[in-house]
Amino acid sequence: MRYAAQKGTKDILPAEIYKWHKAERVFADVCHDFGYEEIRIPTFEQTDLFQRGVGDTTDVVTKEMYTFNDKGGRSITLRPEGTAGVVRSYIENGMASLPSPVRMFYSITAFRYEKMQKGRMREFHQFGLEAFGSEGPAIDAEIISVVDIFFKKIGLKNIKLCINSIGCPSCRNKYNEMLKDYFRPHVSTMCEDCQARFEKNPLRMIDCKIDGGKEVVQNAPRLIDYLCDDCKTHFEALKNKLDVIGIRYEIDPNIVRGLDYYTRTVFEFVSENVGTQGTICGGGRYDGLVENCGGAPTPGIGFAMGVERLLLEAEAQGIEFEKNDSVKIYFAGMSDAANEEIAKICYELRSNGIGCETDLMNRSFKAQMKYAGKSGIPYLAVIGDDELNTGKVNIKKMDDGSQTEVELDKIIVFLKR
RNA sequence: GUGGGAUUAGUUCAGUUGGCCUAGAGCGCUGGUUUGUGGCACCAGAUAUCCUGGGUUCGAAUCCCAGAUCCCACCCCA
Repeated sequence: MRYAAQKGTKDILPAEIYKWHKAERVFADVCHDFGYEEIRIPTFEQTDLFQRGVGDTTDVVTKEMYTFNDKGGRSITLRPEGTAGVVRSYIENGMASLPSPVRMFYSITAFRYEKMQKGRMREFHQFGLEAFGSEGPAIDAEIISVVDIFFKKIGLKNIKLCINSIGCPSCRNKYNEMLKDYFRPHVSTMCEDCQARFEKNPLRMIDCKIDGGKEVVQNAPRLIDYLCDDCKTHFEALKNKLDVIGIRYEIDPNIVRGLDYYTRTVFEFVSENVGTQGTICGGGRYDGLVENCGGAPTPGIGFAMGVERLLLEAEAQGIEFEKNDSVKIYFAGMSDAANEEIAKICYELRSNGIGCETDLMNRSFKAQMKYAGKSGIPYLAVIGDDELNTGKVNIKKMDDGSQTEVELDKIIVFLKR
């Protein structure tokens, strides 16, 4: 036990990979059904992209990034999330000239240097998507329904959708001033963090877990009540669209999201089961981000889903992911001559896309049978002198024990049906 | 950054007031139960720097000190 996986990293073992495959497949399918295409972006970018994109006052950027200098002296950062990289790619590849909206999804690993907890890793996986060029609110409702349908297809139930609007820069600035005026007389009685937030980002004070229960905080003016007319209309329209489709939601005025780029719509899909890390999926609109990263003013919206949290939740809900066993048949050999025949048959089967296995360790017949039984391979065929002489073999279906006589050169046909 | 818990075989764990520990068990693994039909059962077997380094002691998995690693919670987030 000399080496161990690094803190916050984890092996995804063969025994559980099928869940990941299933989730990835379903997510891609749902995205495709909405017209999203996959994009694959690099694992690292220049540090500046994240500072500018994610926001250099956020926790993520100030203390959680994996940043290092490469041999050319450039500051490089392992992506802490996916949006910034996709935005960079959108601009760099001139995607603004594609028909709007430009819709892309991804499945990535992301890196944040954090203390570990249940459902929180230093290297973790996200499914996400981004849509550019549409101010919505139809597209806001669309991406929310992507998540909704995805959960449905996976079989997840009781995931609460919380939505909020944090307005555009202009109404948020006005609101921040108002909030400061409101909190000013009370700051001294609040927690240290809130005293810092008061100057930097008063909006976050509302979200505070320490002071959150206090009357002062609960009675604080809520941004959602002070949206400008455009933002209000936008939010009302989103709610209406969700109502029409029949997606249930809760308005949570306290959602502010941790990344600076959000504007207007923000949302979270929350569970009670995933430790305290209840947020399985979070997202929102970022109308200023493309411009902020050097592109033309372009509205955008997206979300990211934590795959580890998704799977934890699925497990908590007792959801079974189907395995597709790729190996269909096991050949037990009784002699050297039989093993040669088996080698030929296996080569033929595999060439035709039919998975098969046979003994590789010179095991006794009994041991081969034991292996066949325990491995869960659905079919079994024993080949010895009899089979070589008659050219026929009994293929046994392992789960019910039934046997079918098949000619050696018809095994493919038999297994293909 | 702040707190709490843990660390003994591949894995889950047991290990009495420090001596019977030459460290055990379940599961898993390998083989066998007359080389022609599996999962079960039975038998046999392999596998452990008892996290590391110091210390106390006639004697340490067990007590003391330091460190490492992991987990959980706060904060924040996916």
